[in-house]
Amino acid sequence: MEQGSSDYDPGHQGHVEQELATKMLQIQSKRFYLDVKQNRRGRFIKVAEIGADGRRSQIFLALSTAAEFRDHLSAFSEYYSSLGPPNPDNVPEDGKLKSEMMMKDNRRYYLDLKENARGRFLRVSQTITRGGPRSQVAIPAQGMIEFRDALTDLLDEFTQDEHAYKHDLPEGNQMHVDNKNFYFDIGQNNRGVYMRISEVKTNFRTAITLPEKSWPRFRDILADYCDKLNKPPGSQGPGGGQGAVRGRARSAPISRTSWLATILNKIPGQV
DNA sequence: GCGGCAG
Repeated sequence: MEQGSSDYDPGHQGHVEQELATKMLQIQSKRFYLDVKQNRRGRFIKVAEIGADGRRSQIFLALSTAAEFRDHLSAFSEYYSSLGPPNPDNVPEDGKLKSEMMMKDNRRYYLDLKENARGRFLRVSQTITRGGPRSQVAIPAQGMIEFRDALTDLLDEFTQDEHAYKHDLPEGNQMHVDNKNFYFDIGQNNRGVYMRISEVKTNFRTAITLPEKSWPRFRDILADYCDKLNKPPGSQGPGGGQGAVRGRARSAPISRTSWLATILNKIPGQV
């Protein structure tokens, strides 16, 4: 909503970046936007600061880093509230009252509680290489708790289901038929749970992806065909269909291709 | 009604 269309990639594959949640905080003269976003590489949090003059700066945090940051915020605000009033006679070195550092992959985050003529604030800066480009935001110290609470809300919402799934997903499966293997793999993405069925031969591989909600219909269609092939037309009871070969010969018009086409046409959409 | 140099 702030910078709108740069997140949108109309010519290509639609949304490159999705916004999953957002919170806005007004802290003194500044506004902060905490956004949970997602792109093809995963989820992350964007913290954007908008100054009173409209200047904006932003940093990005992996969810794990955001959780670490949240914990540091508690410690920083605790320390801050234990502080006496600023003493002009006793200025700390470089104005740094307390510092922490976080690392994630090749990113470094420096957290400094600092103080200047305007007051105390937490500076959060992000760099990749030492001395290289950096981006940073500065949170007025009085707002650290509010900031931490907003971050906690977002993390509670988006880290718990990260852990919740995976364990619930069923195991994959496989079977061997004649000279081919079939693999049943269960996966999950932002659009839900799916099953990928791969047919694998020595120099051939193909697969279809079935959204979870379509499984019952696939099952019913397959079950239907199993019944049809095992029951010669005219015999009603379950006892009549012992010979699959005879059954197939008699119930004529199910060719292999129409069988496949029937199933494929029922796939509502790709996951 | 701000406004924040540096590992």
